[in-house]
Amino acid sequence: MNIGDVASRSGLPAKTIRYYEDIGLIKPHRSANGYRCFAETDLHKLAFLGRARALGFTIEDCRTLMALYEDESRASADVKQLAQEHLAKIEAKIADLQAMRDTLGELVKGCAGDSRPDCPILKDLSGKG
Amino acid sequence: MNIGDVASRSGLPAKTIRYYEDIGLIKPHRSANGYRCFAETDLHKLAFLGRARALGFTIEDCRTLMALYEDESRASADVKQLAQEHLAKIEAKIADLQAMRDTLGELVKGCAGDSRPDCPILKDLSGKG
DNA sequence: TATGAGGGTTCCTGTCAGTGGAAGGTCAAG
DNA sequence: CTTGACCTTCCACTGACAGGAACCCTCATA
Repeated sequence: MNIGDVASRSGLPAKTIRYYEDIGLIKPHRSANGYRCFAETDLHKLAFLGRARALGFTIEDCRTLMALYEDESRASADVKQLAQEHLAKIEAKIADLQAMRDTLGELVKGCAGDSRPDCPILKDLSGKG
Repeated sequence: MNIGDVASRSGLPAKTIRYYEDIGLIKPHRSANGYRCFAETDLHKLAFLGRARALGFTIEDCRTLMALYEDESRASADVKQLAQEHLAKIEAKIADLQAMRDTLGELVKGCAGDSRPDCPILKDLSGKG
């Protein structure tokens, strides 16, 4: 398979696939003309990466997850720990964003949104005043 | 005031303050020795920026908000619209993260986390199979 | 007077995970 | 033979700073 084929089959942009090769996540062979030549296992790895990234794992996490996946003698505890740590980060980020949403929501609600200059949003940003 | 003073009084790192000057958000004067020389208004602007950034507004949003703040003839509708658009982005991000959290939470829950290799997390990432 | 500590300055590089684009090689169809 | 779709590499850019090098300024102390 050429890169265009794996791109459409994996759902990842060709640029991203080249990047993943660049950083050593995949190692496709090369055809005589220099084109990347992907096997089914490469496609499978890319799909794995795509799903892991969609769950918000960092590239380094993905590297670790792939290594665990390929290690038949892994302990599921290692996978679980990585996932739990990631989960905790996600939850922290959600909490941060919810706090922003709550504050901002209140401010927006209190703003007339008309042609006059008085605005509780700016008032708050300027230090309540 | 020197940069260290405004840093501690605004809560922003000196590096960030220099960066904000670099991109034109603030324009402190200079003393004879070349040091930045901050007035109270600069401090006030930095505090404004700090609060806007804490609410997740982008730097460009902050630029716009500062301009609106300084424009006595602004319409609060413009502020409100900016804030509402930002709010919508925050809510979208929260929804994304919640979807991740839900999926990942399920997977983590189903993982034994012991010394054996069987792992629903890896199974899911590899395409359910 | 020398020295050291603790400010300040600029400039360059790195972060993260790609994206955009230029310049050029390769291949199948018309 | 040419067109157009594909592929290649390489370089620059993103946002919002952080880290660090190399150097300057000021003050207190030995």
